[in-house]
Amino acid sequence: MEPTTQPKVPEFHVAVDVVALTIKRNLLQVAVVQRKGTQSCIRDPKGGVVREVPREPFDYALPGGHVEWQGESLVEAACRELLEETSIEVKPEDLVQIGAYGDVGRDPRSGRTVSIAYVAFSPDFASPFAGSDAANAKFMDVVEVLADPNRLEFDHNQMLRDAISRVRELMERTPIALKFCDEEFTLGDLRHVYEVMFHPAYNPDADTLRFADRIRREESKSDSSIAERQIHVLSKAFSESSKNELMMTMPMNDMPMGLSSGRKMTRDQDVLAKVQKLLEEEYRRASRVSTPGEKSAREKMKLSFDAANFARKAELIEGFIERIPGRTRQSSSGTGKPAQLYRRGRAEKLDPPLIIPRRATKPAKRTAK
Amino acid sequence: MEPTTQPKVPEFHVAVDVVALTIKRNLLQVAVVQRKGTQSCIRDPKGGVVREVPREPFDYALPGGHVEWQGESLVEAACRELLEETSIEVKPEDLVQIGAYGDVGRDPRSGRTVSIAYVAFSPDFASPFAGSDAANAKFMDVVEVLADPNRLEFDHNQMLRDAISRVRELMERTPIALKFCDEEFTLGDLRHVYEVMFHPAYNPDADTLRFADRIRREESKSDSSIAERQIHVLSKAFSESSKNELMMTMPMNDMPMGLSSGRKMTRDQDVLAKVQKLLEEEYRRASRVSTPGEKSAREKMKLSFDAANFARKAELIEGFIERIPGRTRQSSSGTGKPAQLYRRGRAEKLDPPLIIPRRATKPAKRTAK
DNA sequence: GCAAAAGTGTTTCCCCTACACCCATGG
DNA sequence: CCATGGGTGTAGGGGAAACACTTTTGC
Repeated sequence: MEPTTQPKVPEFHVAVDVVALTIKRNLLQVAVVQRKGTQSCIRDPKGGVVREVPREPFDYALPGGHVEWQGESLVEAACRELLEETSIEVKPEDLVQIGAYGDVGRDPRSGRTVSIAYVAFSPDFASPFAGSDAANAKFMDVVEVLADPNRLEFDHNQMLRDAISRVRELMERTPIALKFCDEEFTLGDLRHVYEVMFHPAYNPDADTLRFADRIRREESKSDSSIAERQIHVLSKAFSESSKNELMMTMPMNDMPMGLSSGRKMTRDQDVLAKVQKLLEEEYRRASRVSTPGEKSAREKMKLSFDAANFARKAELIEGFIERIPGRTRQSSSGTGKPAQLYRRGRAEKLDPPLIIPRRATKPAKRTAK
Repeated sequence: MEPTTQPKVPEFHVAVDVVALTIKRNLLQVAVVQRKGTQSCIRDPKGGVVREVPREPFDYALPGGHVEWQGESLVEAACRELLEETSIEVKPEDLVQIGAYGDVGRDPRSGRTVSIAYVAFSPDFASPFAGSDAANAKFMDVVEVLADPNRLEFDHNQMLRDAISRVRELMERTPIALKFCDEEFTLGDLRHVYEVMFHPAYNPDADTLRFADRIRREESKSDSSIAERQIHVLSKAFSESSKNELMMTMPMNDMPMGLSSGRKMTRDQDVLAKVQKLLEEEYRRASRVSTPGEKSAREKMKLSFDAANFARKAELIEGFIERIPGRTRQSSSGTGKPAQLYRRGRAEKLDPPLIIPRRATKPAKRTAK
């Protein structure tokens, strides 16, 4: 209720941030940068305000920056910043707005900054490398980014969580998951995408620290040479050479090698396999009904990831996928029956949404038996 | 890809807009203002850019304005603007962010304006009256606002539609609808809230013009004295006196008088009843399966609004509502069996969401019969 | 008695889950 | 032959929609 005469509008900065999510080797990864300078902008645990503190080597930020000229739309700015800071190139239509973040204390540097966050979800981001304003740029496992001691600057932590929820929504109601499949894909390929994205480790309330710890423990057990402090557990699990070698044998863009096994087991691959086993095991733990006492939200996460039923469900959705008669492909692990190939349908919306916890999954009658 | 040296950040304005939605007499209404000045900012049908054109008496805008001082958060600004322009008072926690609207051409006036839109959904807004910057402020039927010849300035049209979708989501997953019920309410009361909010007339693709036309036709048939041009079809359907009189007889805040009938039929009430019959009929039309050929998105809107099953569903959701043993209340229309009273439960999230089109409602076997 | 609304009971349908089982492949 | 993953078949449990019917009120 100030005097309404000629309001003294404060100096505003409008920024954009991009949560670039992708899936590598069955793990959800996000593009992060390490900003230049000696100070990081970290949220004060008590008070909630962001303060400048001495920069640590494990401080990260999402790529982003200011809208820079008059005629630049918000999405355009987001694309540009992503490109500049990480060399990742996306089209404006690939960005989905998450929302505006405008808390007063969210940027201690100068004036007042409102940031519009976008999410990009794509399998074929270029390998990031640092550009302007960033000393470093790379993809990191999401659980790793969110776990101690790593820190995300500003309110990027919240943005990341919001982005994941948004992508989950998109995966329920749009064929966005097909971006992670080749033109011809198997139902197993498709299912993997959903399994990763809906993994309980990425739930808002997930204990990412525990996850990350277990992953780290696996890593140290393998006494892999790259064990520095805690960063980069998996993004460097492969040396460049063996990575390329692996890529050759993978039918899909960076797709799995399955949840277990693998043809040529290097030591690094061995670590990887164990980590993935952990995730898989954790997924089961989180979705199984153990004690009939508490059916928390987590429990509802029980998804139709039973291979058989997932397939039926996906095929049932009109315009989602269509089978390619006669064409099959050997499963990625090399074993098993060759799978039927599909291609994407014409639908832009998935009408019966693919994944809905439609009932509060009863503890199953099996308890009686 | 401009030179990245010292980016010339443009002059940005940060604004907020509020979509204040409420339900009056079974119709969804939104708070709009008429700005002062001789020019309206209307989107050019061809080109999509907003231009200043001579103001017409049927031009409206959502309440909103600039964030005015350094320490003012976005929600605070939204609250303040709503209060200033419409005298409606809301608490920050009642506002839900819809998103940021930052298209380049969205405000032709000065510099570049990014607006953060919020939605408020509450039954007990004060009666709005114009404040600063607004020559007029009132609640209007949503269908009326969206229909010719009325115009919403800037991109407020889109904001309104987005707001409605957001509220629908909230009604599925949170007990927000209970805000429209008294502390003690019947399942019929609750059901009405859902029926209004999910009415096909408010679907993004709805033919609001047709709706508004039919409502207007009803109005002119009744040769009600208030028939001006097209504005205020229903918001003035009651004279102040009979309005107060009606309020007395209504058990809930501005709740219905049922979808038909009414104890004391004044002429205005007669019009109203007819209009509501139209809406009801339209709802049925839109949700019935007519030709088994096209099962459009509209068709999926078929909701569980069958009274009996809605009640069962609501009672099933844990923590949503709890019955008050022994207490009943006469239905608002005065007729019918007195209904069981309920009070709100402790749940903040509705766990099996109340309304989900879980199957692509088959054309019903009835075709065969 | 009749209309209107609430509430209860019941039937039918079919979705979804789970499980069993077969298939095809590499090793 | 076994392990592995793909795929089909199917039984049963259960939710929900639809419908029938009763109850209680005002007129």
